[in-house]
Amino acid sequence: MIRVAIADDQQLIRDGFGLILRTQPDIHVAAEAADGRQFLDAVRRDPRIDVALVDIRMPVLDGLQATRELAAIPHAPAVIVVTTFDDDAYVLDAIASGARGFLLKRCSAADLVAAVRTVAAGEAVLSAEVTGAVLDRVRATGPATRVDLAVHQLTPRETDVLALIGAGLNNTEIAERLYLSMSTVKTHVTNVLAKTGSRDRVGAAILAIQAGLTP
Amino acid sequence: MIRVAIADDQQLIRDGFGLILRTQPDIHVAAEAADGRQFLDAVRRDPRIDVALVDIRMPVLDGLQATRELAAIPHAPAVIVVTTFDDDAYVLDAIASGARGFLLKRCSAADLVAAVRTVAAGEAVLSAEVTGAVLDRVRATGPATRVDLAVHQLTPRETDVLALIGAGLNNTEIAERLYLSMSTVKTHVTNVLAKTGSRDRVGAAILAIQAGLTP
DNA sequence: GACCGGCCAGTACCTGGGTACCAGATCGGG
DNA sequence: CCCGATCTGGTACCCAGGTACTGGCCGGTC
Repeated sequence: MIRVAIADDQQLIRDGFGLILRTQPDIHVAAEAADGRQFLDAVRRDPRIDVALVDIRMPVLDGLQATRELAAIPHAPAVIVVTTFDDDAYVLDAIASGARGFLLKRCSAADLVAAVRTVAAGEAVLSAEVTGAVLDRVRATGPATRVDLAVHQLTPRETDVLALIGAGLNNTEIAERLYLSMSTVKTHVTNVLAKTGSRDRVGAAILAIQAGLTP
Repeated sequence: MIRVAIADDQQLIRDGFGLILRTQPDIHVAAEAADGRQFLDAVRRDPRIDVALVDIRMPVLDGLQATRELAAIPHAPAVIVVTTFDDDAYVLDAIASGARGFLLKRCSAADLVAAVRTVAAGEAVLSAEVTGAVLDRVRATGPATRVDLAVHQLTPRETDVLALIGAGLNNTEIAERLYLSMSTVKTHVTNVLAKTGSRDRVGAAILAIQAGLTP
C-alpha cells in the first residue's frame, strides 16, 4: 500500500489527482493540503506517507521551499513536483531542493500513477519534456566521476567513516569519534575501500574531498 | 658583489640610479635597457645579474610583461619594480608577475640601495605607501593557512614528493615515478611530514590538495 | 680550505593500516 | 517468519608506512 499526499492550492487539481489515484487498489490518498505550510503539518502528523505530489505555486509556502524543509523531518516522503508547463524551468531547482520526481500537469493519468509507483519504489522520474534541461546541466558539470558512482552506494555508517578519513583522522580517532571499537572501524574502512575502488585510505581521503564530504 | 640591471625608458632615470648605486663598493651596474625587450636580451646575455630595477611604463614590452617572461629564463634576477606614484595601483599585478620588490621613484637614494641589498639577500621589499593595498588583498583572501606557511619551506624535491602523495601514490610508485630508491622516498616523505606538521601521508595529501599541488 | 644545505641511499626497527574470516544483534520487507 | 542488509565486534596475520641514524656526493658560501 502506497500512501500519498497531495499539495496544491487548486481544489480541482486535488480532486482530479485524488480520483485518478483512488482507482488504484494499492494507492491510498492519505492527506491533502492547499499550501506548503498545511502540507508540512500533514506530513508531521502522519509519518507513514510515502509519496507527496507537490505543486510549485502555492500560497504561504511554495512547493520548492516546502520540499527543502521536508529534509528536516524524519520519515519524510519522497516528493514529486507536479506543476504546469510554464514552470518547467524550475526542474533544476526542484532537484536541488530534494525532489525525486518532476512531472508536468499535462501528463496522462497513467503517467501520474506510474510516477507514484516508481518513486515509491525508490527510483526517480522525470517528464520527458524537461529531461533535456537536466541533461544539459549534467553535461555542463562534466562527466560522472568515480566519486559519484562510488560514494552513493555506501551505507550511512560507511559514509561517516569516509568523511572522517577525508578529514585526516586515523582509525583510533575515528573509533573515538563514533564510539566504536577499532575492529568495527577497520571493517568499515575495508568496506569503504572496496566499494570506492581505493587502494588505501589516502585514495579514499582524496575521494572524500572531491565528493565534498569534508567542509 | 651584487650585479644590477636597470630597465627604464628615461635616460635621466637610468643615469640617476646608476650614480646612486655606483657609490656602493659592493654593487655593480652590469646592464641598462630602455625597453622590456632590450632588458630581456641583456638578462639572457649576462646570467650573473642578481637584481633588476624595472620600470612599468616602457615601450615595446612593459615592465610587468617583461617580469613575467623572465620566469622562463634560468638564473633570472630578482626584480624590483620601480615606478611612479601614479602606478602604485599595479603593485598587486607586479607581485603576481613575480616581482620581489615594489618601490616608488620618489623614495630616497638610501631606500633604493637598501632595497637592492634586501632583494639580493633573498628577501622582499615594499614601499610603505603601497603596503596598505597589499595587506587589504591579504585580508580579502583570508588568513594564512597552515598550507601557505608550510609548503613554501619545502625543497623542490620534497615538493615533488608531496604532490605525488596528494595524487594518492604510495612510496613504491613515487620511487618509480621519480627514479629514486624506496629509501630516498621515505627520507623525503619523513621530511615533508615534519615540515608540514602532518602526522601521516593522509594529512600531507589533504595539505597538497588544499595547496593546489594536484590538478 | 672548511662548511653547510640539498639530494640520494642504506640498514634496522616498530607501529598502524589493511585483509581474511567469523559471528551476534537488529531491522525492514517479501 | 525468514531473508538480507547493516552495524557491531573479535582474532590472527602481513606489510607498507614511518622513524632513527648513518653516510656519500655535489654545489654554493664564507
